[in-house]
Amino acid sequence: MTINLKQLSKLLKLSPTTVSRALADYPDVSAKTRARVKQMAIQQGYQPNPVARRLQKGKTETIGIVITPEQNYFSDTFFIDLLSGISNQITRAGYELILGVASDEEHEMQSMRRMVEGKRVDGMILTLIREQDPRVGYLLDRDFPFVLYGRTRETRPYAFVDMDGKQAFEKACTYLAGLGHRRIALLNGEPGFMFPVGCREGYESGLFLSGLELDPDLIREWKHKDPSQSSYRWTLELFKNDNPPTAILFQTEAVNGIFKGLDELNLQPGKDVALIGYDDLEIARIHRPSLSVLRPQAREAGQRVVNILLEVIKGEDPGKFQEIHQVEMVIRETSLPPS
Amino acid sequence: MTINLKQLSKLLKLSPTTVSRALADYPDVSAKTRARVKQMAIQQGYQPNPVARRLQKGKTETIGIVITPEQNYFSDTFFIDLLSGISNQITRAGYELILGVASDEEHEMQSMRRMVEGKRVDGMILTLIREQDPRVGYLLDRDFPFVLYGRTRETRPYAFVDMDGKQAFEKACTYLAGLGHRRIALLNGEPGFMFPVGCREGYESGLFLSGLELDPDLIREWKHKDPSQSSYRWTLELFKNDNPPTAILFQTEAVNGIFKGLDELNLQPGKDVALIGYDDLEIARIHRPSLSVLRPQAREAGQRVVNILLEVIKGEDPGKFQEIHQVEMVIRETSLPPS
DNA sequence: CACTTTTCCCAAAACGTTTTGGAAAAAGGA
DNA sequence: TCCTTTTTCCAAAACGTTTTGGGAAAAGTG
Repeated sequence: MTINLKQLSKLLKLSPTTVSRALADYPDVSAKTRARVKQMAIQQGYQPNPVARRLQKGKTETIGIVITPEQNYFSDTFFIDLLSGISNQITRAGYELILGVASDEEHEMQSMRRMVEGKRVDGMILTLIREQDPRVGYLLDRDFPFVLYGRTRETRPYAFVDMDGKQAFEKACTYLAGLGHRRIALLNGEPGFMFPVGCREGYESGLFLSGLELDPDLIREWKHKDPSQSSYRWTLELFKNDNPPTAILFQTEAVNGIFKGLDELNLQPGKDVALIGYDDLEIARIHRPSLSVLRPQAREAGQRVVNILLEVIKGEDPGKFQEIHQVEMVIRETSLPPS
Repeated sequence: MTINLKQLSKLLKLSPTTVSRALADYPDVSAKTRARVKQMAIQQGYQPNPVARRLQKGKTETIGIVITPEQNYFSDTFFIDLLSGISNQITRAGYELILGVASDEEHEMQSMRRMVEGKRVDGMILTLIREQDPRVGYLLDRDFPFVLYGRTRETRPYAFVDMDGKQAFEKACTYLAGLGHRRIALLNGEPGFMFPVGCREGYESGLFLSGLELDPDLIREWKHKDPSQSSYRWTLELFKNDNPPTAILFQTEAVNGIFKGLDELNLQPGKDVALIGYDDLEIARIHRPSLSVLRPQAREAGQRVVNILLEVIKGEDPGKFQEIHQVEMVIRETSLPPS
């Protein structure tokens, strides 16, 4: 069934060297024998043993990623889209994707160290980046190739692909202000992570551009581990305000809690309160009224992450690869003018 | 930084053979030198190069899994819990988990073939099993180790871990009947997959045990690719019935559509219609009223899948490993007697 | 033709382990 | 003491590739 190089070369009455070089399109094998070799290889279903090749090449042809379930990352299509882009591009390059699932930050680091120090991968992909992220320092210290999906606070140059959360929230904010909203709230992600930082910047900048004052009372933060409960609580609190908001910006993950809170307050989403979420999850499309959203292109981002990582593995300067992707806004039914 | 066996043995003034055997606890190396070797190995941070070991051992120490995003598998905690159990157990065994993401059935097969025929894995884990599943035949034909999470129609023996969907739905059905419900509907998963078969069996058996008649009008099927839309439509249809149900059994994935349908019909979930879902997703816990559910233990199942696969890889007879796990019922607020 | 260059192929080494098949040294038995 | 057994170690081979460093044959050049 599985033929190896030696057997194939015997069949062809050639040396393993020549067969190997023929298959790799080296110029020092004649066109005629190259064709003969390739044909026989296909006929015999020969595929070089990846383990042997890796040993010889000194590369694992493998890249690693560690995910953490507690952080509710799998809430919907977003992460699987990212993963899908990553996986497909990795396969195209003939590489492998190895996956670790870690229950918390400590195991996350442990899982990554096993991959790196155990020489199990050539590079790492990092997601769900924190403001101070020990993983980044660790990898920079030992000069190990990696790419972030996201950004962190770090002075040394590193490669990343990030969504322009700032621009997205600024756009959403000015859009709502343009409709006449004067009290726009932000239900932001958990502090400590990097993404909410950009969201807030965009929100503040959007207010400023629209000539609106920043009211700290209109900013709340929900928890990654429990998006619905925390956002539910914060929604109720938000409307205890004397001067409650007429619009809310948030990450779509937190939408169930917001809906629940509004329902309890007898407020109709979209009608009494305008809503724009970040991430186009299924619930956004099927809910009535359907949710206006900011839509990041996760698949494309995943593909870019891989292409960049492959360059960095080849030895390219990581600092050259810092991409910020634009986010489109999809206006549906929950972004009307204030009533 | 990374020391290899030869360097380590030079440091110890021993042969690589002895060092290797000392680390592997062979009896033909004295306790004294074994201790010396191990201490030095730790001190130098030596870890055997996995690629080299794999080549020598003729094993990849790797197992593969292919997931498909379109099937909405990542809708919530269930699948990531399963994956978490799988990943942790694989790591414990010193193995690697490689992940493929395929957009459809064809790519799913293609991705699996790459892993199997490319000698990239020692075994496969299969999820989301269809009634007629070509993957199972493929793997059986070439005697390649694999374990199913789920079951399929196949006469040859194979290893699987499955949830007892039949028992679960029977339990839920008799429970509702015991409360006095006489019209119990089933919103089942898509035909073609194996899991809904057991659900239906359990449902029918539950009706029978409770002395209730089976009414085909009370059975509907939603689509994997679009759980919410399809379940929404079927819910509306269900209540067009002259004699509508007072309770619905379903898979929790489909809950958003059901809620939406009931809302439109001005029916209160739990009050006007009793509901029990399969899978304890986040929405089940946070919704008011909270949803009664059947709760499979995904983590444990994932761990068992791996342990079994490792046995099968060792050469054990796959037919010996056929496990059906019980599913517990969690009664919350949506399983009241009919009003 | 004699010499140089190009074309085409290959033997051997290397990647870093583990396993095989001893062999030397130590211990035990008479 | 001499022979046997046990203990402890190791050289060499093997896993299946790719790369290195030629070398022989063919083709070009004058």
